[in-house]
Amino acid sequence: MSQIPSEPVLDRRMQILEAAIVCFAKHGFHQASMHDISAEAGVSVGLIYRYFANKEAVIGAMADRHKVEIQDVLERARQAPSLLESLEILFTAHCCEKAPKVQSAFVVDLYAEASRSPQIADLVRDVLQTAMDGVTDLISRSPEAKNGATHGLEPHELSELIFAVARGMLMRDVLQPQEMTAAERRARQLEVTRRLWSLLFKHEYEPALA
Amino acid sequence: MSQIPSEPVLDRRMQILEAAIVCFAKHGFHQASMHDISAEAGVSVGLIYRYFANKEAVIGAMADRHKVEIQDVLERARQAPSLLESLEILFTAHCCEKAPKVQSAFVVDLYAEASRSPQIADLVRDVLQTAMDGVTDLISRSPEAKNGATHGLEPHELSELIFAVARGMLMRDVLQPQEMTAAERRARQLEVTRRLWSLLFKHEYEPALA
DNA sequence: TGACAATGAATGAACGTTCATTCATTGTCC
DNA sequence: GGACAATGAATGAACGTTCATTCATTGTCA
Repeated sequence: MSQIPSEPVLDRRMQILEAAIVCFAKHGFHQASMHDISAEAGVSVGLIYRYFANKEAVIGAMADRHKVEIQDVLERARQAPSLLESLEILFTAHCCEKAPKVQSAFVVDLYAEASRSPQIADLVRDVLQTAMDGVTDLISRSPEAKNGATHGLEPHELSELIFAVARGMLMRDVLQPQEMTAAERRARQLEVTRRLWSLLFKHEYEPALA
Repeated sequence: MSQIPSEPVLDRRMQILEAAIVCFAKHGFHQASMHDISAEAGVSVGLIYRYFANKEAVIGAMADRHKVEIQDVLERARQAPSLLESLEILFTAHCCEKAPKVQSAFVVDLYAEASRSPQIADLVRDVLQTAMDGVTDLISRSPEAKNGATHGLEPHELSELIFAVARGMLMRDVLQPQEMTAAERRARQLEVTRRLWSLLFKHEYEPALA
């Protein structure tokens, strides 16, 4: 009675997916058992099979969710007032969650899975392409690019570099000790973001201080 | 008589490890069974346990091997005649193998594993730090850095960016379709490497062509 | 009462690991 | 050299366990 679920079915699915990402990040896709997920979600094992055909379908649903989240981040980045702030949103999206490192571990796992499953690879490639197109567009429209301060590199080439750095930092993130808070991770990410940004766009306006 | 194995024991270990990396890259650490590895190596399951205490020890040995390989790559990079060539070696080390993508898939899996196992995380962190120190040193000694063409960034900051891009490109590599050859992967890597290099070091000597 | 949500014990396949056994190679003695 | 003993690398069936999946049963509303 305290909860008034407008879409009970969707709520249950969400509840299970929420538990799944925790278990997947903690143990990995294939070491996380369906019992782990059911325990984390506070439901029975059998119930998971009412909402998902099998374990693979849970992984697939998680990948879809990832797609939606990335598109959401991209939309927020698009609405930022400056290119630097857009990049900051893109680079720190994964470290403002309640559970630090969960997001990073999940994405690294997703890429690991993509290396074996063409289906997952297709999905991740698709997500990546959409996001990169978005950033390419963002760069094209930015004053920095219009002023020609881009070393003769095309927007899509800059975008490729930006995403390489973002992925690389995400990978770096999973090496950080558990004790590190989301705020500390975020600070570290921002440092690198700004360094990259000044390298890509800023040097002609503001020469080195030293 | 045709074969004169100086160290038969080491050969057996190598043979098993060689099979293990193939299986691990193909199925992942935890989906690759000991039976898979024994079949790939052409030996019995039991024999693996003569050379390794358990499956975790096989994974550990693979991680150690990775450490040696990285140090080897770093040594080759150190001996390159220019900084650009050093970077090219670092960025393409993983795509000159017989089996394309095997190396990349393994490393992504290693990071995924590191996100859960503090032991593996320690080892990867250690490897990474050693390699980054090497590149930092390489940059410090390079004429590019001495000429102050580094945007006011410290060598270690440049090194951090370089390794972020390298990891990011490695992650990108596992998304490539199986059909892509090692040579094609290599070409793609080199493209990005040169783009990054010109961004980091070259702009003051050679302005954009356009 | 009927329809559907939810449970969790049961199932069987697959896994890591063990170990009794085999057998080519090596060492030893006459 | 030839007969025999000793070795230990290599085998693979078997064991206990874990896991994804199923389904008979129970709970819950309208």
